[in-house]
Amino acid sequence: MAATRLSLTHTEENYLKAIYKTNQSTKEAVSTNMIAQEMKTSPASVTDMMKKLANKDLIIYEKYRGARLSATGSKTATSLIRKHRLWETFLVQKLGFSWEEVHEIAEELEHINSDKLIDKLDKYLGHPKYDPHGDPIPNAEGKFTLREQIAISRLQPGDNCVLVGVKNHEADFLNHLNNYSIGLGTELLVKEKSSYDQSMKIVVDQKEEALLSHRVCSNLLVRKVITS
Amino acid sequence: MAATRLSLTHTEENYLKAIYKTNQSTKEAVSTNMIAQEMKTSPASVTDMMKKLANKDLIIYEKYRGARLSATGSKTATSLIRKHRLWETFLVQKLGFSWEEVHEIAEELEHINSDKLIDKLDKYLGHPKYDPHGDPIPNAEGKFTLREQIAISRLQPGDNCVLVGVKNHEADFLNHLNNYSIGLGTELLVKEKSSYDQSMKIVVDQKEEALLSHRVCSNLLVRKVITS
DNA sequence: AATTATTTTTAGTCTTGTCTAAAATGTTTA
DNA sequence: TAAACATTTTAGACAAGACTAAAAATAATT
Repeated sequence: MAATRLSLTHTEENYLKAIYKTNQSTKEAVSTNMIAQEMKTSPASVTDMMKKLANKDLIIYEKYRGARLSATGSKTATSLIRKHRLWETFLVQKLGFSWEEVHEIAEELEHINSDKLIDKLDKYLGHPKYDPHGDPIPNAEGKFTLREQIAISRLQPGDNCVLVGVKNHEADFLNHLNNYSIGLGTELLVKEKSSYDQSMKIVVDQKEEALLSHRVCSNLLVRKVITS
Repeated sequence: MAATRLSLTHTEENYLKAIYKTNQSTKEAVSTNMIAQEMKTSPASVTDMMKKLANKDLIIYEKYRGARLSATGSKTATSLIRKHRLWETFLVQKLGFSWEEVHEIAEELEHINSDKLIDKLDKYLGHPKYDPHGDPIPNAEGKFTLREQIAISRLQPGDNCVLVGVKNHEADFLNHLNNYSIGLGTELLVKEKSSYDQSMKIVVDQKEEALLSHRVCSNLLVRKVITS
């Protein structure tokens, strides 16, 4: 039987995304409080919505036990991620936006409802594998390959690496990186690491030095480079 | 004092568009019933919304007298038209959609809220003057030039013309034109006009003949060509 | 195991946008 | 100009999505 495409409200879609984002590593049930935090709303509102999503078979939900995405819910969430990342890529590559400006706009664009549109956009962009923040873009079937990556905060002095992604997509954070001329592909050499507050002294592209807090470093995803 | 950008719901925006579309020729107040018809909703719902829009100073509304757009309302409506037509142009010119597919998608895209986005899109498309249906695209200030045009239904046998626009944007209608190989720029020669039902026999691009009903002809906007 | 503390749910209310049925106003026509 | 007809508004209700305050369930501590 063909899956009749049920149309969801923006809010419902955003809840599915929130669950997806919160449990993508663990795959365990996500607590009401976690979702409330992610959605910047009250736990009571979350409970209300969980009932609705469970009724539509988008999540598996048990009272007091939290929620997991069903197969359909998971598919929907992945499709949203795909749309979000393709639109971000479009905004940067075709319209000339910079990486700190696109997240908010893509939050709106990802709810546009047309499979044909997104497939044509994908083709137009040349089937990109990563978005402007280094996140992998799921293909039409929802599959994407994870890259070998690690937060720079876990490296040691002497380690050399290249920035391949950022965990935080907020404009504030990305502008902070812009100030240090740090972007995707930038070479980063760990020079010192404070044992007191975990902050790091880092050489950027073999030129300037930057002193970055632990908070910042834990959001910088890098690929280690073995300098022989 | 700078106008604080108030954010409207999709529904509110659609009502403004409906009023704009209905009275753009006459500029007189639009009746509750007209709006209800345009919005495919009940007159009672329209009355409710008219009160809200009047409270926000987007329309001038008098009980039993109908509604007109205020300066702000008019600006908002024009901006929506601009967005709609730019997105349609993008979908056709860049993504390869055909003209009967784009209206519905643009109905969603027009509500994306970013002036910067739309200005960049406009630039990316080369500041187009007309959309894929031949409708003029307002510039950032909301100005656009009206073209000299007339419905082909008002021409007489022997008259020659070029299709420059269509009044109806529905997929059904446009597909009907596709069947006759009629598109923007197509040359149309009026051969016969029935005095009984106003249907017309028309030569398309100096090749095939088409018999078009009055209903169809009144939606074909043309520029007359004087064949000397 | 009993008592706190935390988390989650329920209950009740609000706003937005919609509806139907009934009342009020406006317009036509005889 | 009064009756008949058409249009518009009011009244009352509902569903979606949110909130606050209070109750219930789970988890943590002693």
